[in-house]
Amino acid sequence: MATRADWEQKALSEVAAGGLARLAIPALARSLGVTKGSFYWHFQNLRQLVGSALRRWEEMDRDALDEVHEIADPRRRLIALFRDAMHKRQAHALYVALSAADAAEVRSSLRRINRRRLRFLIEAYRELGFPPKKARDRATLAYAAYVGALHLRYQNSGALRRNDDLDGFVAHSVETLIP
Amino acid sequence: MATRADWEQKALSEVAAGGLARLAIPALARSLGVTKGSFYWHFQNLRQLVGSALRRWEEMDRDALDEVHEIADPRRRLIALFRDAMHKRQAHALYVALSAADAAEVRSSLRRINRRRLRFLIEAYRELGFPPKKARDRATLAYAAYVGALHLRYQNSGALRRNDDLDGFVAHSVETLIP
DNA sequence: ACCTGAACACCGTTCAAGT
DNA sequence: ACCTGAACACCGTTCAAGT
Repeated sequence: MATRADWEQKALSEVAAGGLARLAIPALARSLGVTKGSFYWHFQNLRQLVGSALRRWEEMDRDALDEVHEIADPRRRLIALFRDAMHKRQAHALYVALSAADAAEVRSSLRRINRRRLRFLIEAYRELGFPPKKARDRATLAYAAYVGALHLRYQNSGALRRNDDLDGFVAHSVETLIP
Repeated sequence: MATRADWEQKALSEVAAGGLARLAIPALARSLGVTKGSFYWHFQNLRQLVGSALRRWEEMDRDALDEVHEIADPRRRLIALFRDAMHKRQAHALYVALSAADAAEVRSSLRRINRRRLRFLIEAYRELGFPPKKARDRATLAYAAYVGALHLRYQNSGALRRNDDLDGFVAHSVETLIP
């Protein structure tokens, strides 16, 4: 017997490990010790499983942001965010793996996550004294750099895969993006 | 009768439009007026088609870079690159669509493209007078911002989809990333 | 040289039947 | 309430046979 949560967790780790394309019901069923027919008692279809799993993931991402948000100094808060981006593989690999999906549910999740992070950044820059428009532009640039760095690091085809000068890169980025 | 090139071009436009997941041999065959069996005379399998198509794409990307490279002033060269990123949908949609693929051929293509673009940026920053290490860090940051901006703009779940303040954003980014 | 058409394995989905 | 097992459509792949 497998619960909804079981399916969702297995799905998340499959996607983080092998991408959305490798997600298959028979494999999940086998590793849960049931037949694939049982899947359809819990979910209407594969898309719905992905959608449900993503809600879990959104919560995790929100919690991570909230944790960083508790840092009072906006400078140090931003630095913590960039540093995390280069060091929490499992969490960010999911973002990267999902980012090219065309399923509507995945896109909605990504949209919500992107908006939340962007608001987080805008707020930090406002606290640093940026006027509204400039805070938004700088936050957007910083978030673009953040997203791009995630891709380059966790995509297996990028430039930031080695751990060598990662600290140097983060330091330089912080210096450039945060006055 | 369909040539290799026919299959490759149809494949590229399919992927740019609907992502790698929507690429299917029967659909390609139908739109080329042949049966799917004929596909296997030209290619060993779907992966190989994708690999071949990507070589075409790499050429296009290289040509685009070369064109920008003809701009003598490194400042103006970098600005042109960022501006293009926000305005050449078709070309960049492919990069975004492919960036989460796990096929080995796709990853190799992306790696080559990423390296070429990064070298391009490093060279520009060196011409601007940056010392080697700093040129590399700044170029990496700029490329991360570039890649992230592509994703946010062409991914249907990002923050840069509207055309409103795109120019403002580009201007601010250029100002921040280029001294 | 290039293609058809039938075949097979595999995955998503449905559903009647089991406990 | 939760699952099995068989069925079906669909896609990737193979291959003998056609022109």
